[in-house]
Amino acid sequence: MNSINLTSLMLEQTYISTLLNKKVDSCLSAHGLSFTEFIIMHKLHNAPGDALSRITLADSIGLTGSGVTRLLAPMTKNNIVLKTVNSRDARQSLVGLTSTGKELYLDSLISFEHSCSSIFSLLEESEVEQLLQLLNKIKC
Amino acid sequence: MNSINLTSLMLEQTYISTLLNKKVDSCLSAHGLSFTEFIIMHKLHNAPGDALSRITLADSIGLTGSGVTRLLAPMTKNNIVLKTVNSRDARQSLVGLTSTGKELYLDSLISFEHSCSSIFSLLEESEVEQLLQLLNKIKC
DNA sequence: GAAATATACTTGAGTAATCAAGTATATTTC
DNA sequence: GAAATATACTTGATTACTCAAGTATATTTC
Repeated sequence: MNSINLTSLMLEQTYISTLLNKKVDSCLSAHGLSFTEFIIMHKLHNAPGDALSRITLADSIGLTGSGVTRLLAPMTKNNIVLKTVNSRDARQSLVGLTSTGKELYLDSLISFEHSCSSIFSLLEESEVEQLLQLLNKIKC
Repeated sequence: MNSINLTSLMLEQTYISTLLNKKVDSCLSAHGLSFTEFIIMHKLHNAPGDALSRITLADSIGLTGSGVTRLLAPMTKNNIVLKTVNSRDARQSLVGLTSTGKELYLDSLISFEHSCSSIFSLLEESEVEQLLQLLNKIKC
């Protein structure tokens, strides 16, 4: 397989990702949120049982446990997220959205979706599907 | 257009990118390089005239000028990169690879290409092309 | 040609993450 | 059931950036 193409693909992917991150970050800052905070809220909102352990959360967003701890600290203080103890395992603390958090998430989701629409506006519906499928073939 | 798909696409893209960055970073750390340093070397190696200004470099890799200044400081100290003054504009300082830098780049490129091969090993050549084209349709 | 503006870069302060080491609880093993 | 190991989380130190403000040089405008 052609190495030059693979190198280009990797560099292009990285470059695009850097720019997208900045774009989305600036869109969400209107709600006082970072992109990572938004992703956390998204995962919690869509979690079965409306709560996740820190480790599960960390893995599902590609962060370390310590990163999650630090992210959740201010979110807890701002009453966006709620920590509850797992009665079966005192080591685990489960995290869920508060009602304030849920509201904030739904608000910011609207901005986020607008931003996505603009970012992907040149892609047909079928191309979006295609892109998703190709991305899923990447071995991370 | 289906908002849920676009949201998924954005989140998936971000997630993959996070993991890829870590993977490539750990591959390059064997050469004492960060991914960003590697990208800088790559851009300098492929630059017409073998040199770029800091701003051009910054733009081409999606970083701020200040980020580039900080990255280049240790690379200059380690004799990987060389700063030369632009005789037409004393504000600009051009940067280029030293011969040590060139050697280091070519060495690390081999590891990088191996890593890319493994990461994209499930993709056919035609799919690599397709993915590149789709990525280029994203509005950053 | 002096004053205003623009460009290229650097620097101090802050942020978002990492890793390694630490604490607390659970589980396994003998 | 005590000792060893594993798991979930936190914390101090570090890294790789960002932004805003500063410096030095160039260009424009009158």
